[in-house]
Amino acid sequence: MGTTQLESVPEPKYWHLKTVIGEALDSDFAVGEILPNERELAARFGVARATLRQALEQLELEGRLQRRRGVGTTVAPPRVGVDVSTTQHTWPGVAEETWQSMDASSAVAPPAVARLLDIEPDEQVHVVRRLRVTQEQPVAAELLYIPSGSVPELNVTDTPTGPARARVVLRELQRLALDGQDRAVELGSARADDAKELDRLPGAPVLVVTTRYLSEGRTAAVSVATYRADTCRLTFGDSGDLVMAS
Amino acid sequence: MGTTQLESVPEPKYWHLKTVIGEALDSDFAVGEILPNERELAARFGVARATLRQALEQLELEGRLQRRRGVGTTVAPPRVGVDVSTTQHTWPGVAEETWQSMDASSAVAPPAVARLLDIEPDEQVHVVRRLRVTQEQPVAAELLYIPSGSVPELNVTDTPTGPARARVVLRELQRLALDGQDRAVELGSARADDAKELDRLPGAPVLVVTTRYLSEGRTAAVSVATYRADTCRLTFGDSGDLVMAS
DNA sequence: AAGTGGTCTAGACCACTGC
DNA sequence: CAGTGGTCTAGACCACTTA
Repeated sequence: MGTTQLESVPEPKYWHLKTVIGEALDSDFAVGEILPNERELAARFGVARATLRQALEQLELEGRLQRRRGVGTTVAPPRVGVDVSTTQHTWPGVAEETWQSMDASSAVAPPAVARLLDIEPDEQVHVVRRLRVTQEQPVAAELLYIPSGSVPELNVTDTPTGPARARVVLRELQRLALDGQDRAVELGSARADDAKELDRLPGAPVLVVTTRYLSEGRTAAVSVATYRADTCRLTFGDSGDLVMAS
Repeated sequence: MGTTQLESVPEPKYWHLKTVIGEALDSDFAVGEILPNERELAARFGVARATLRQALEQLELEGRLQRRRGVGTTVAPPRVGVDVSTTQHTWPGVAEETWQSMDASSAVAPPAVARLLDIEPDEQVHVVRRLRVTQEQPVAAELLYIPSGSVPELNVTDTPTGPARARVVLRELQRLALDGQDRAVELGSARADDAKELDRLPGAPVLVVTTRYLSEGRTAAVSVATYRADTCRLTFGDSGDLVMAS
């Protein structure tokens, strides 16, 4: 006949497609394998390419696929569990190999960050840029905002640039007593610069982790870390081996 | 002239649009205000509706807009901070008004959940369905999986249905000693049933929080809670007043 | 240079909401 | 019923990677 059973419930085509392809991924494909290109897949399923792309987009959002321009669409490995637990009560940069210091500079903090730090919107702060690398892959880009009030003795005029300067700022911060920290997670889209470092296109979905470092009753520093939402699962506590699938 | 300065860097139109509209939201619109409809906006900016929609999609993803079919596009209020901290070491359902029990049933757990519970893939478990309501709005739908081994004395044959039955199961669970819990957050898309309860369309982006409840060295229960990613900011610790914007 | 995914268009129809 | 956002099409061109 030709038409199947989906007249009664007009489930969107892309939703149905997503299910079909998802099942095919489980049974017929291995991690890292390359799928047929979009034009061929669309033809094979008898839909427009835009519709096929809507299905692929969802699968990529769920971490099942990975698409790279000029290369192709591949089956993604399971998401990596990234520990962001707050139990380790230390300042950033203390004996950590997970984060890689990039550089440090001075700039005015974004309004939302200035509010968290309880400083004037136009006040200059130190900004340390770091990159989190797990299993050779960049998973997060961080901006750490430190008001000069938190590191009064820091003199940046005679310090070098690049990673060395970042380490100087972090070392100065570590002289403070850390009373506690706060964390919040929300969905965002990657800014152009973050996207570049994470090897994604601008606007890619990211998990934004905002951390407030508290010292002597004040917010001594604020970190805004953007994690690749497609490849990361953020874990809290000792659940590093937690594995989920939708 | 006529053409502007964007020849060198061919920034996508929808990206530029998103910025322009985002700025307009800050300056010219109040929370809850209705935007012009998509066809008019597209005409006003001189782009196809699909392109305009790509920009709106991103803004919705970032929690700046809310779109409802048949109604229109409105300016969204700031995201609500939802506490998901693990510090409150209690079983679910203990003196909580934030969660609303819906019902309970028996079913086989999804493979990933069965793995977490360390049970056979085809083993029946109790499934409690709950809804988290904040400020009169549903923000999360939860499925709580409890293997019969965790509640050996529970006899469900003589219990009622609906919310009453859910409470019976929860009460039985609370008799166990809770040793600790684990949490993980990742991006997902809403299943059809969750979407319905969260007043969203299927496939809407959600933050999936997976919690493992530990008792006597075993995983006594697993909760999979899907939070609306557009309206929620998950907070850990005492950071309920944390406010961020991109 | 060939092949991939990313962007964009101009149109059509559908599903839902509210009057 | 009119008006909204949601889905879908068929096509074009662009940006990027690889060989």
